[in-house]
Amino acid sequence: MAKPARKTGGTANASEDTSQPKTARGEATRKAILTAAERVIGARGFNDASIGHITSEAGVAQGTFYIYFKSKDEVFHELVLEMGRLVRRELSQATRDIPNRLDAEKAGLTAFLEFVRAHPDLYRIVQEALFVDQDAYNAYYQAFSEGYRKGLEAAVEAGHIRPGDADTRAWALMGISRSLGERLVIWGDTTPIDEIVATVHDMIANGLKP
Amino acid sequence: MAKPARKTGGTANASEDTSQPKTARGEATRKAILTAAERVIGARGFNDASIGHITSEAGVAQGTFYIYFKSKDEVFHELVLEMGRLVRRELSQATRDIPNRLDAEKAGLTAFLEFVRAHPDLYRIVQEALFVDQDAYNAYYQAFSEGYRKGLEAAVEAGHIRPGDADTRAWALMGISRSLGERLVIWGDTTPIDEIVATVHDMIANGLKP
DNA sequence: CTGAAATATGAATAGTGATTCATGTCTCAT
DNA sequence: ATGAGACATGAATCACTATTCATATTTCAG
Repeated sequence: MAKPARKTGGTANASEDTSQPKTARGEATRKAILTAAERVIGARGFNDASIGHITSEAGVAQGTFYIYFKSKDEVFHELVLEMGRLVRRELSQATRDIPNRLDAEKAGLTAFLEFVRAHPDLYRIVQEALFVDQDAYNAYYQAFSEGYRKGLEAAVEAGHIRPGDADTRAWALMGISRSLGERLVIWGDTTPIDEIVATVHDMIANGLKP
Repeated sequence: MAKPARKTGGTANASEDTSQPKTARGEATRKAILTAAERVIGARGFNDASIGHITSEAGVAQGTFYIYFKSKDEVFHELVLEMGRLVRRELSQATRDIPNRLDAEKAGLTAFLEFVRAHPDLYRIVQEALFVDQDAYNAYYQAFSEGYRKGLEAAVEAGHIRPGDADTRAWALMGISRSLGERLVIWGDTTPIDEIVATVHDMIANGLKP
């Protein structure tokens, strides 16, 4: 079948029923396939990345793929979830112990950009999720915007920042991160991350007014 | 052929050699196909939008498509270019006659968000171009970031805004626009555009400091 | 050791959809 | 009016690839 049933568009959430490996060998193979999928899909995009490409990159036969994943869509889904988990962990570590919101903003941006530079394939995959697996895409950004909004609301309460609609601000700040991440990954920008962050943080903290 | 030769990845720029219509009838048909493609591709994504879907939406036979476009990739390419032209025109009109950069920023953001809300399909298409037609994607954002950067550099010269790396700022500001546009189009946000702009402009102009 | 479960293989199946083409029908300059 | 393009049609082609399956091979608990 060249085009399997589409994912349900709504909020339905397929169970995580991929048969989990029961053996060390299986574990290793599954991870190899996942890593290969990350590289191949990240580089060629979802549609040009065939199962054959992925399994060949992983060094296994084509059929092996279906021992660990129910479909091509499923690996993709899992890669998006993985990116979400990794980024969230990275950010919460980076901003843990930073009580002031503006400082946390700075540290978070730095961590995000560093992560993105280290994982360009995952970055692209998340962006492509909008067209391949919108549920995963939504979940990814919903989690972020929600967390962001709460953080900003708390910061306003605490008097760390001036008042203003937290949701809109959250999206604006996410947009800054994404855009600068894209400049690194897609455009090969080589500006040192510290410099980028300094410029942006100055703008976020002080605005553009002379 | 299910999968035609890929676009050259580099900077190569295919000539605009689609046979232009020579008749009023042809002109109308071509436009009908282009409009249908915008709707169908915008709604279903490039890969799920078949030529059959597009021609059926346009009310013509499948073969007619190839009288006006060399390939599916080509319509897509043209749609991305169209979006670029339209947005640039919109923005330059909206900011013409606004001498102060910060005011122009505000007017530009408003115009952009209004445009995006009015053309959700084109918005999605530009985003998908990253995975379908990277050359077009690059051209689109290069044009924007360049213009933005120059504007910011001039504004710093003129003392309208505080000093800071113009390129990084340009990407950050573009990111804000994109992100808020996405919230409208993808997430169905219904916040009045004026309110969004007020919040964001306050942040851009004054920053977040208390 | 041993056999049942787990893992691996790669050829075969089959859905799909972009593109072509042989065959009409319309348009408009002369 | 009229014929040479221009335009339109839609069935047929055919390359592509996701998924399945019958058949090994490997692992490991007992």
